[in-house]
Amino acid sequence: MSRIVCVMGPTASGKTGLAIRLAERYGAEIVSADSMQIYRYMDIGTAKPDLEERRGIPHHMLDRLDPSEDYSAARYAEDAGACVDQILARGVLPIVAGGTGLYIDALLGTRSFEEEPDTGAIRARLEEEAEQRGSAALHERLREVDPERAGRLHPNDEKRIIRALEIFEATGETATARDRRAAARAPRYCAVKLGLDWPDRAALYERIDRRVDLMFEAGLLEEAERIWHMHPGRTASQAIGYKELFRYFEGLCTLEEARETIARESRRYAKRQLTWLRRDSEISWLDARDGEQAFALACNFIEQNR
RNA sequence: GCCUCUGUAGCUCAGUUGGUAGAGCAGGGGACUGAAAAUCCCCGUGUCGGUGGUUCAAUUCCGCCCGGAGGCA
Repeated sequence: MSRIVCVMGPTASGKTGLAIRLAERYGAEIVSADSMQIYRYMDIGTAKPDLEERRGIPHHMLDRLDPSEDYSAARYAEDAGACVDQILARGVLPIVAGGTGLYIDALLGTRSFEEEPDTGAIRARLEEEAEQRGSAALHERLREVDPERAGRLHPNDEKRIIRALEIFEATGETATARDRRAAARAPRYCAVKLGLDWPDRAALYERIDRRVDLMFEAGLLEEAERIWHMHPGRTASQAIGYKELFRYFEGLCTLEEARETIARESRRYAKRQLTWLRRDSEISWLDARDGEQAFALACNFIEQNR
């Protein structure tokens, strides 16, 4: 099975820099695994590396969509998989780097993203039903068709309840059965997973806060205003750093409030990312505070697994 | 110097007609299979400023002291 490298970690942990250094060292190319850097024009707020930072390393899966277009983990698995296969076919090492854990799992084939009929209409209907009768009512219905999945979902977890019902209505198969079948399949690639850890949480948060300040200095406000006029879709309009400023543009909060919310939401996002990554026992952790040591250790892990 | 108000969880504050206290925010933990920078769940012991006194019992009442805010001189 083809070997690839993944660089993961919370936001502002230094993934981008490490991935670029590794790419230079191994003549690799980078495949971004970031649900927001995939959007054109959203540069400052997504901390997308500019051409200078990329140092001539080819980057894939950046700037592929307009903000008005929606996207999904399933589409990512397909598109990024095509990139990875094409890089491998040229005999080059792909380095997948990014903070969207679900996208990486989807790409690696550790979760099921097989073909399925379009569920848009079913979802819209279920969403309206949830609006009118509440998610608990849908939860009850899920309990009848897929009690195992219902037992694992909280009655308030509307999105997942709707998704589970949607799968059943569209395919006749329960989400539980579907996942079980997927879990039995072999992964698509053999990945060396590197995780950047920041043992001192307060220090990571200070880094995040500082980065938010730098984003504003670099023109985040103006960038967000341009995006706002592009009528961002469901996916792009939930990006931290933009959605808060959209509220400001609509007169729902002050600029200072928006700025504080951006910093806070970024901190919470980093925490959630760590929660996601911690349960993946295949990750080799590197202490991000010492960049040189992290780089050296990363090289060791990669060479051991060649 | 005098008068008034104030000092309770990291922050802002509520409260106990005396039986050692609780909200919001911040923060922490968890979940996560086609929206994932999304979404959902769980978590609040802190010398109730200090010290004496009254009391079976004081964070709560009283005295003094130390912070802070305002007013009068």
